[in-house]
Amino acid sequence: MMNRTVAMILNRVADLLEMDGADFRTKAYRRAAHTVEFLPEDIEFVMNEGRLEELPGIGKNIAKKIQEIINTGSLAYYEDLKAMFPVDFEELMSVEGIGPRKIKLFYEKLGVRNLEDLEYAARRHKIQRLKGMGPKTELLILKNVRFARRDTGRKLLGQIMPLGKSLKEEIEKLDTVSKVVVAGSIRRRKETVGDIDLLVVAEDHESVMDHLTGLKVVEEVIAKGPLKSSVRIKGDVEVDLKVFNAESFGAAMVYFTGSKETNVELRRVAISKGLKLNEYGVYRDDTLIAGETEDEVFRALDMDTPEPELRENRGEVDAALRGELPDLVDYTEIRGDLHLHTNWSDGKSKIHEMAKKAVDLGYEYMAVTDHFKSIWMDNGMDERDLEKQLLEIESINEKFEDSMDLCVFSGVEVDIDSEGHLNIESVLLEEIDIVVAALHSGLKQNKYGLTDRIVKVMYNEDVDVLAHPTGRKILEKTGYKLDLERIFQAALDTNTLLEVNADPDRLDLNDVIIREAVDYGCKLVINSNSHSLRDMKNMEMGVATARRGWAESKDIINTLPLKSFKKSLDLN
DNA sequence: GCCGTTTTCGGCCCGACTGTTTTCAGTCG
Repeated sequence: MMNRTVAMILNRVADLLEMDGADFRTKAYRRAAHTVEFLPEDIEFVMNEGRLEELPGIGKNIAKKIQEIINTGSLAYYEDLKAMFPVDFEELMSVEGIGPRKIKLFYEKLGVRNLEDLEYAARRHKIQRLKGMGPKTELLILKNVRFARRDTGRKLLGQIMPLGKSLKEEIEKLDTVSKVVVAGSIRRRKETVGDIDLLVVAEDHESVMDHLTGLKVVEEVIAKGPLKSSVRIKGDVEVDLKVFNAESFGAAMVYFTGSKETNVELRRVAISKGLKLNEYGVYRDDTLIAGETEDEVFRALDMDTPEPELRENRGEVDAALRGELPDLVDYTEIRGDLHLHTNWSDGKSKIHEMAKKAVDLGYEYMAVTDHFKSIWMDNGMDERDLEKQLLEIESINEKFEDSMDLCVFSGVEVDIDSEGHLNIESVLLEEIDIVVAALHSGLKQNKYGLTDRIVKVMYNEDVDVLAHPTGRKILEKTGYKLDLERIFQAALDTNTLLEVNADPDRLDLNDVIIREAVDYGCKLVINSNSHSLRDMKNMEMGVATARRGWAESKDIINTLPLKSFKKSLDLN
């Protein structure tokens, strides 16, 4: 699929146009890039069917440019712009406080092309001599160039969410504060998070700001005003806090939950209805008509309230206007976990400990799926271990049959070998309830080879689950290239479940692919892939990801009660 | 450059904070 390349080039064009201050053309290219990036179908296919101009934000001009990119792999217009401003735009933009206009100024007046040039210019005090710049800007640049080098970019949701929670509790301690909410990408449960957004209702604004900037974890105060403050806390995480009155809080939640793209869309909707939307409320002729709750705000716009996880401007605004939002799978609907590692392989806990935790989490069933031995897994089980483990599971089921209300299924996680076979004797699998297959080695094959292996193993009738299907590690590796459509089709043909792995490092499948899979009609299973008791609560991250992929409970097999679950997998 | 249930032309999301100004531009979210 060329989608990513096309979106990337359109975005770069927007970057370069932005330096020229071409405001509206920039926005047009950004919008088109966003459309292509999250298009659920192949852009080349859309082009061949002559439907490019039907896509939102794509008109005659950009359609032509997309054709050129697909046909030639590049875009002359982009190359011309690059020649005009030969700067490392992305690198320079990563310096906080530096935007397109300053990049242009520094390039034209000082020949700055990258971070190194910028730092040199600042050190030699060349910046402060430019019109509109001063010594403070120069100091800011020197400081923030260092931060840009330290790569203080986005961090894992699983890492930041607890921080947000503890800050919320810290602010709540103040008497003057009546409400605190963590908004932003954390509330949308985006897999990576750039900062923490706190929204506060309080009578005395000043004391809230003083409290925040005085917290022990705060390393630097970036900005401090009566309504809004920003600080950097330990671990290079930026925290923004804004104070609102109660009658505006719902509008503030909408606004600061975002995403930015969704906000733009919502304001368009407001304008089309003769209204104005900002973070303080919905206005008709400067009169506040809604703002206290989110529902009230969306109602004033004559639309349903999209769940925060949907707010990425991927069609949810339209769906909400038509009253056709999906009925997302709920966090409380998960009844089992089918991917758990115990101390029989590389896990830390015993089976009965994990079983107890499963009961605590309200599950009706779980599957023990330790690794089977393989080249890369030293402490995987062998045949004899597997037999012994089966006996242990049996005795746990007997022992807890009445008291625990939990069914422990036997299982195993097996490697897919280089030929697309399972790395285990098939006779062993006959006694096992849940077989989880996964790629762990031989990953250097091309897209077709890897897809062949996976599809072949899906046709093995012992296999129930394809685990972490794309093998990605967030912020580390992108995962292997696969022909997803073939995998979806194989999943349909063979009733193989595609896993949504809830490990915060993986979240694999991701939200975008989940949506494609669900549209295709595939069934999913959300698994924690736990290696310890603590990991088991990661299930929440998997559910969040499924929700971001528009999945409903009917798409998720482990929302089924035990009886129907067993039936759907042909288990006794 | 795109778009239309007021429009095929004239709009295009909006406000807070900072630094450099003396009324505003740039950046951020």
